Amino acid sequence: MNGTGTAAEDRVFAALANATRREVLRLLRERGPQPVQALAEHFDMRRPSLSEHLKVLREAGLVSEQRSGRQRIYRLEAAPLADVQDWLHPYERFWRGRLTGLGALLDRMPDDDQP
Amino acid sequence: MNGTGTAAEDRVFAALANATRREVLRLLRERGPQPVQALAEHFDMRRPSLSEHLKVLREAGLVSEQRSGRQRIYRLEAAPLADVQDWLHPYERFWRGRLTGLGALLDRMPDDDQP
DNA sequence: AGGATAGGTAGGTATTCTCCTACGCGTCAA
DNA sequence: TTGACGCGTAGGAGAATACCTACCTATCCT
Repeated sequence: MNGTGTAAEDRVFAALANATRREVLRLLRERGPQPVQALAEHFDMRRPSLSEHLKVLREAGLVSEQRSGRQRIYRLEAAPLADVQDWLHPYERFWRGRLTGLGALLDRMPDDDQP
Repeated sequence: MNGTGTAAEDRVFAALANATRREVLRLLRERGPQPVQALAEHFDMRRPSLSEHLKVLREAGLVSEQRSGRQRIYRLEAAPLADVQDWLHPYERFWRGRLTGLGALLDRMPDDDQP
């Protein structure tokens, strides 16, 4: 279908399942691209640990790095977050106009998949 | 503000960071409330393991259970997913109209938080 | 009452996560 | 060239996950 299987989805959700990594994303969003040092100031954690978090974010496609001298500038890459939003879409009817039309039907419909 | 701190957010994202649990949510969304048995048919996993997944989903507020005889009917509770969508909002400008207006400014702005 | 059924809990194991302390590699400045 | 700086990787400890096999409770049926 799209080349990115469940593995990619797993990596993105797993990357988001950590407060430090979500905070990194917030910092990159609010303050723009930054080197590791500047990010590290906000955390009570040694830099190697933050480096590992950045690696997880990189492998999830949520950030990219660009070398500049001896610095590595990290930048937010939001495409995977758009995928998360797409993933959420089919659930929207459950918190908007909850029991109307088809929503009501499906919401009440008991399981019909028994052998 | 809302009483739910980062701990609740953590539980929700952590709950979503597993393909089995996301599949449970999908089944509840597409087929309506179901007992554990019906859900278990879809997984190559013993029922106690699925029970633990359901516990994680329950503690994240993503499902609720209603006892009916000796069955437990699980139902999707989408409110935490709405919270996820709210969490995503500030990132939207990064994948829509990427480099225009304020977006462009913030996107390029280097870090200005140095002592 | 006795057995079957639905589903949770206990406890164990293998793997993964998250942090740490060393250390290595490239870059810049003296 | 030598040393300091920026940042990653290696390897290890402890906690958390995700599965399993028992086993327990509650409900239903005969």
